[in-house]
Amino acid sequence: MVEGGRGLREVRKARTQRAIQEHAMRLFAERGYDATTVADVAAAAEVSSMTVFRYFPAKEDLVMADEYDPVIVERIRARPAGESLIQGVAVALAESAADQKPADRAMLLARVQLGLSVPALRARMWDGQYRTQRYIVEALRGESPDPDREFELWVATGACLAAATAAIMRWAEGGGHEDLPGLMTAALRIIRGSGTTQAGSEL
Amino acid sequence: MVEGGRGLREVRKARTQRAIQEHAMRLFAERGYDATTVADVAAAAEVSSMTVFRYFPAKEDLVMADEYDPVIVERIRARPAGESLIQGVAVALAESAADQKPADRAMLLARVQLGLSVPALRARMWDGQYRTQRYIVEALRGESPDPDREFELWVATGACLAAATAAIMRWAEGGGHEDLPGLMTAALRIIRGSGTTQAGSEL
DNA sequence: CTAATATTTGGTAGTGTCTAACACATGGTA
DNA sequence: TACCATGTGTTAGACACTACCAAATATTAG
Repeated sequence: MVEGGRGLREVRKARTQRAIQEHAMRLFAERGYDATTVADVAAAAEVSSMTVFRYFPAKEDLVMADEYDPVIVERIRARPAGESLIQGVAVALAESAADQKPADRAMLLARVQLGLSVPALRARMWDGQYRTQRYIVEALRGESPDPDREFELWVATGACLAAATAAIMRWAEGGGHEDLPGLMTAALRIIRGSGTTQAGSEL
Repeated sequence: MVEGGRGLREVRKARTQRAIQEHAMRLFAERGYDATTVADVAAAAEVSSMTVFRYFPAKEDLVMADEYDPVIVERIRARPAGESLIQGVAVALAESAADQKPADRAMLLARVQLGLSVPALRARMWDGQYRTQRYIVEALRGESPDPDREFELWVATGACLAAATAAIMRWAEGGGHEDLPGLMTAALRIIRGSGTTQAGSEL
């Protein structure tokens, strides 16, 4: 019972999952998301529809599959102690974006561009953002069941994630040509108080 | 062709729509969202399934139906000129919550509580929040096609809405017994910089 | 090496959401 | 009353997704 995760089964499973997702993304790009059925994806990957649903519980999961959450939490934990909560989360998010490998960033671009155009995917994308937020809050909460502290965590992470999302959206709308970490830093500076443009009355 | 909107048809349409939504909310509360089919709702409201889909394009729309967007924009426009963008949006959101009628607030509570427990509704709820954000941005953008200004709008409204959402979620989790406008004000004060608790290293 | 076991996959049948095309009935109008 | 617009129902159907059972394949034990 070696089970170092190196069994032939594990290898095949990973390969099958990869194949399904890659064929799915290709077909979605070629024919569009709604015009591509799960059966199409299954046929392209040479498996049955059932197998697709086994690996991806919903069709939207073929596009949305994040693994950045732990990375982000690590970076938040590594921030200096005297720093404000918002500042820490903000910098951690910007750093995570800056460290992204080109391939990952290309995948992010494809995901966001698809998500912005297909309503079903867009809703799922927001829910993924909420999952990230909950993950961060739970990680930073620790053992202290202080409701006020937890509320502060929710607010700060929510605001920072919203700012980061605004940056990602603008970046994706520009075809991914702009500087993503720069946009995120700019966004996070705006909520840090430097952005003081006027709100109403001007039109 | 009087058409003051007072035709017998308009009246019946409004009444039908109301009846469908009320029966839907009642059934969802009684049996649960997933355990209630659209056919059940149609039968309860004494219409056909088709008619339900005519009024509510998706099952989730039976729960999520917002009309606060114009109210919020009005309040943002009414803010004084020298105020910062975030401050203006924040205060406008808190004011809107404070002015809510009891019936509306009860409906909001039911919606959010349902949304927090049913994944499909939750995703739709986030997308509704995005719609609100887009509505605000487009309203404040005016005629000026300045990309940087627009980016600032997206970031500020996103952060404020995230803060307001955190307040609403805590309020709903507490059964609606806490002071919602107070929670929103507290949340918005946190992102305004007063909340300066430390982030990492403490555990 | 062989047999027992566990896991992955496929097939079938079904439920439920949602759409499209058509016919019917009813309210508004001349 | 005759004509037109509009709301509604029926039917048929595509598609996402699930439950149940059978077959194939990998792993493990003897």
